[in-house]
Amino acid sequence: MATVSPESSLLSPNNSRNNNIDNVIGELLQGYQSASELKFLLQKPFDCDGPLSAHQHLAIVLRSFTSSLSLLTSSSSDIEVAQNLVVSSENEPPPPDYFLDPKSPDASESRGRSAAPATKSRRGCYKRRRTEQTRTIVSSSADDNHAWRKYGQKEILNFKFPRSYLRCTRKYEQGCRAVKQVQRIQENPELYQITYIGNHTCIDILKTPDVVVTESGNSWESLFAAESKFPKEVVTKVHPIKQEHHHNHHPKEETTSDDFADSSLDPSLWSDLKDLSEVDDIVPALGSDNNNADTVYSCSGSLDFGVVDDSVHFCSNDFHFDA
DNA sequence: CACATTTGACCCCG
DNA sequence: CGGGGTCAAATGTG
Repeated sequence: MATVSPESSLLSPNNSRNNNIDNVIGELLQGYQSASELKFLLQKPFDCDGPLSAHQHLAIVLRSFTSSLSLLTSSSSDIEVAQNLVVSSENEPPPPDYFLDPKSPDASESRGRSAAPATKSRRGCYKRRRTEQTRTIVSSSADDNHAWRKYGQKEILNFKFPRSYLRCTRKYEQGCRAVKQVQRIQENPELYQITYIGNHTCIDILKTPDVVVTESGNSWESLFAAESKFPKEVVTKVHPIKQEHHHNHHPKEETTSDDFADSSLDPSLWSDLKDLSEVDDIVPALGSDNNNADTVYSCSGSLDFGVVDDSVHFCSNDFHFDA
């Protein structure tokens, strides 16, 4: 079955969509095989005869599913899929220059309601951050370590669920330009596709952990040691064109509509993450919606990751995982 | 009262 | 021209 050939591609060969389908099938097949191997290994824990270790299989499975999700959820195809778990925050490097803070920086957030008659004519006048670098992840929860403020929600064509727009709460205080968009995945409403745009330039009180899971064995293993602990967030893709990335926050938003009930946004998420290596109560499974979870991140632009030996390494500013 | 969210208006860009 | 992103008044919450 691996042969996905002719039949699946009823369309023209160069159709990137078909390529995506092929890729998804390939990923799923690989994941299936590894899952089978893993099952076998788990049944015989002491038997290490297979060519790959349980962790390696696990890494493959995760990557396969993550890749598949990414391919399926993103119609665009640019994505790079990463798999892993983890985290990092980032040392946000060089903040791009754009973003000349549109509104008076000091006008802290209260601007709006503050009586200011706000010239209606100014509505809609904004600067699009097309040059920003974006980073997209798929997660079962929408929180992170930063404080976000929802500034909009919109129905998107071909999407069953509305997309929520959030910006860093320190946008005006510190001119932070981080923004994120949360889109519930249709095929899997329990998952959210979160796109981060721009870096956080603010000094957030909630500190962003640098790397949560680190090396060796422990982290990863402990993470998944417990039964079905699955990473909550999976990295999905990085959009090339835009620059930057970042991470963030923590939602407090609960969209009323069916958006994401952010449920859970517990601020404690990150801290949980930090302890992941030692804690074991992680998220149940991809679909569940708990809050804790490990975050898997991808780094945009320069993210580089790969499986070397037994480890998964991220080379961005500070990622690296070892399985 | 200060902030956060909702939601329709408005503008940019493909 | 229309979809998508942002603005900002109105409204909600503690």
